[in-house]
Amino acid sequence: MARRKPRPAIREENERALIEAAERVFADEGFRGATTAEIARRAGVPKANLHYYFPTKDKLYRSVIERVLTAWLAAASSFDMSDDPRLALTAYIGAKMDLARSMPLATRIWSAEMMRGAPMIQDFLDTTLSEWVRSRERVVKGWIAAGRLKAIEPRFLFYMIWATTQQYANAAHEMATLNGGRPLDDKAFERAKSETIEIILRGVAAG
Amino acid sequence: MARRKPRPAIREENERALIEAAERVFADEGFRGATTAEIARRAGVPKANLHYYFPTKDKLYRSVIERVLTAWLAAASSFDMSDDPRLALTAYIGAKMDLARSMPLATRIWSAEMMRGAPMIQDFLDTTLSEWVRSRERVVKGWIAAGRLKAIEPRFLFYMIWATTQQYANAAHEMATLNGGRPLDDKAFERAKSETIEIILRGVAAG
DNA sequence: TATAGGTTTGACCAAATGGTCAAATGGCGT
DNA sequence: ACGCCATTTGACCATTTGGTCAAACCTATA
Repeated sequence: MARRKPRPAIREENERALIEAAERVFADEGFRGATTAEIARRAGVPKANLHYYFPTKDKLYRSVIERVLTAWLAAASSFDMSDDPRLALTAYIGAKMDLARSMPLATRIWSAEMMRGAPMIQDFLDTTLSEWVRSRERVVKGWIAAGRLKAIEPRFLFYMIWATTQQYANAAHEMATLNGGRPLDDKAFERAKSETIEIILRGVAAG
Repeated sequence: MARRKPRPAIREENERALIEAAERVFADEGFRGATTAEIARRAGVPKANLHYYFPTKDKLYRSVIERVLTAWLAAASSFDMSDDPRLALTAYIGAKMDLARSMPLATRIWSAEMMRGAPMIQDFLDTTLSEWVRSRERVVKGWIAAGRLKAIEPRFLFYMIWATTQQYANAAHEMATLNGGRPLDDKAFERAKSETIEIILRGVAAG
């Protein structure tokens, strides 16, 4: 049978440009507020071309979400870098902070998706996320049993970590306003990271 | 000049019903995703009637936001209930947690507004919020100088408090999924509240 | 150089949406 | 009882939006 001849270079470049533009627009306007016309304009292609690569707005959105999901999983894995709660939490919180800093748009889309009830990624919540949480709850409970952490409900700790780290993407504009109109510079961000880690570590440490 | 005869009872009831319906729809669909037709339907009035009371979708949204703003200020005032950092923070975090619990829809709208860059309430950020933060930063720095708190940057503490408390509204669906599909019951919520307070207090306490 | 088939694009469409309008309705003060 | 005027509502409109389509445009390969 005749071999298909997609042009990988062209496809990849166009899809990349479209997803990048889509991230901006979805982050700024929300799913419903984002228009395919605006995304195409920002990507520098006609709208019909966008629909050639992503038949529906839905599929484009899913592609954006998949990128975040990959990044989420990567950050999550840093929780397992150590058996010591101080090191594990330091690595995990740090990774989440860095994620919010390096992918603020994707992080905001992620948060917005959760706020809307996760209509597109319910299956992720039901499977991967549920399992990750159950498993790490056991780890945290082990630390508690070993007298290394206070007797807290692990889930509430995760909620605090998720919320606080994502805040640095979600509320970047608010933070900039409170910072004299300028976004947090790298030094301030690093300080935020280390103080966040320190507060949480002290908050949950046994003793 | 002829006296106007608005019917307060009718107006109040209709505006209340419309704002309540608007809260639901704005929270679930976002500003752009919410349709005046859907809001009117949920409020049980024809769409034209909605536009009689709120000429534009924008004005309706603003009315919703004003409700949240009032609630935000009320919770903020509980920060000032004591000169003791433990009591002040306990009251403030508790008030914010209760706000997220009692007004989850409004809280989500508030968070979404911030995430979109606060297009409707930039003036609130520039004035009231900026002043509140500046003033309470001074209070926190006073506590630090008095040796009652660790030397933290007050702003990062506020961000953590805002993020963590709002999480209980923003991520209610995610939490329910991780809780076997059922929302947090009152007992679990109270535990989340007290553990959140405890972690943060231990995290920032001097010593 | 001919051509298959991947890619580009302007024109187009049906549905949805925010908002308008004028006619109808009804309750309060005289 | 009556009229003023706040309120109600169905019909309507212009614009926006996601998506379609067919013709045009490459470019690798035979």
